[in-house]
Amino acid sequence: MKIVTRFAPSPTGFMHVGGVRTALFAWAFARKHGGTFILRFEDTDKEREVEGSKEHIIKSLTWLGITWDEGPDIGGPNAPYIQSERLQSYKKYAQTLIDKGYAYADPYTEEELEGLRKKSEEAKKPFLYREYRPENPPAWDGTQPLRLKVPEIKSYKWHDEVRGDLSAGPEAIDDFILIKSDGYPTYNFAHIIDDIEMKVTHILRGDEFISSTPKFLSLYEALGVEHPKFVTLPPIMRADGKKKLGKRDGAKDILEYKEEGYLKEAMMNFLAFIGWNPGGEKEIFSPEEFVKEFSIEHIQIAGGKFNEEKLDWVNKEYLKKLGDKEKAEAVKNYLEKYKKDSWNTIEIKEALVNLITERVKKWGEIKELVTSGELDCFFEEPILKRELIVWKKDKDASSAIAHLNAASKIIESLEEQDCNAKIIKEKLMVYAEKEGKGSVLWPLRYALSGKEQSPDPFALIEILGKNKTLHRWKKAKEILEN
RNA sequence: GGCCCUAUCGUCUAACGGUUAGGACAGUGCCCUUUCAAGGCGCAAACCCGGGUUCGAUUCCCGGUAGGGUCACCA
Repeated sequence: MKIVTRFAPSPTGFMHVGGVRTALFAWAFARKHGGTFILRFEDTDKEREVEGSKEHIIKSLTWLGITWDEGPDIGGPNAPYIQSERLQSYKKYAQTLIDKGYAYADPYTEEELEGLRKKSEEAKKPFLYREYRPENPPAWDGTQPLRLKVPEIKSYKWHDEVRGDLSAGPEAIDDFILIKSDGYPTYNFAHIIDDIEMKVTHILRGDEFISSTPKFLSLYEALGVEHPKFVTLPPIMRADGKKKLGKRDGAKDILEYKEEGYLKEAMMNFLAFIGWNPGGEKEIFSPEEFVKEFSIEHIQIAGGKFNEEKLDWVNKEYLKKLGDKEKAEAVKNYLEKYKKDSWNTIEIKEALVNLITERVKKWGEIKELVTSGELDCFFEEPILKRELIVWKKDKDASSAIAHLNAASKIIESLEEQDCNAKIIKEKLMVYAEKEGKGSVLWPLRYALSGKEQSPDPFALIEILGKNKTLHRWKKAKEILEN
């Protein structure tokens, strides 16, 4: 059997981690088994639809590298893949149900229904439409809602690939609406028809659908069709664990993470581990490895919280693995984006790229590096304070002057191509070991960075180069001598 | 409230009847070191409670508790 999965969002806004995770698992499952992954838009609620969100969703999935074999943008054997363009299909199935006696027009007004609902509530009983099912419903003319007449009122039992055997009592099924009075089908109806027509074999979705599964089951039964396999994914909870993560809880647009400089592989890796765990101790999985390892048996049952600190850690792991070219490009882009006006030259050597990469968890943090002034010394001359040039354990300035002189001689004697941190360190350390490391290295470093806390002097020298190094040391000496 | 689902360190999780309950993030300590970052090595930290079943339960069953989901002409 060829596996067919789908991701079927409604275009009502951006996608947050919850939706993306669902898409990711459905995608991974299809890819793992060489199956088909379908993207379908469920836009039957025209009121809630948000302009541009279809494109936004496509952009989000594309960023992560989630690709589909059939979809609204690329078509496929069961096109169209937008529900509002499939109304004929729903009408056809609706007619079949009417003919079979499994669907009827709902004659009540909304006010009447509201009244009935209230009555049930006051009686502390659940409201069930089927208890008020009209004896002789009018012929359906398309202006009233069309309801399913459940084939049989009974308890349903079904199997979920993740949760195992599930069941619900007869109060879980009711004559739900198939087609709204505006002519559009409800989700409950449309998604089932689409899944049948598109030959979906596995439905992966969140656990909020467990309670409506009996409804779906009764519809499959009325249609005389076997249902696909249900694969229920655990919910992603808010960081405080109190609720399912939703947009109003500050769940971010997945593309915001892109803006913040997270790597897409890291994002996928992180998302994969919310609700899935292969069992071993390996935590870093490339997209390829993830697809290879993915299996339904390892999907979690209980919900998990969204932990951005872990995401940062995962991202850092991917940052470390990046090639020199990718790192350089990213650093350059973000530096350009956040650079200070006062910086005159922005020359970015490989050593600086490495230094910056080492200090961020995600590229967006370059912004903080810039604002905090940590990078200033690379792009403008630092302002030195006399009392800070000398190491705190030294009594007077004489040793610092001597060290600056000695170090200047060493650097002067270096060939330009030998001006890298490793060689610089080798040369300077001979002197520093002899004279006392703190006493030597502190003034050298401070004179270059103007900061009490900064990278070590060897890296600074490499990044600044011979001329600037010697110039700044000379300046420091002048301050001390006056 | 009815129905349904869930329950291992603060967090994500491993364990599929017998383990000193393992790993990761976060926390903390030490080392490295001129300072910061990074890195290395440690430490601390969990089986929700109560009954069964069993020679033996974190694991299986039941009940409680807690949390979540769902009860729309939303998906």
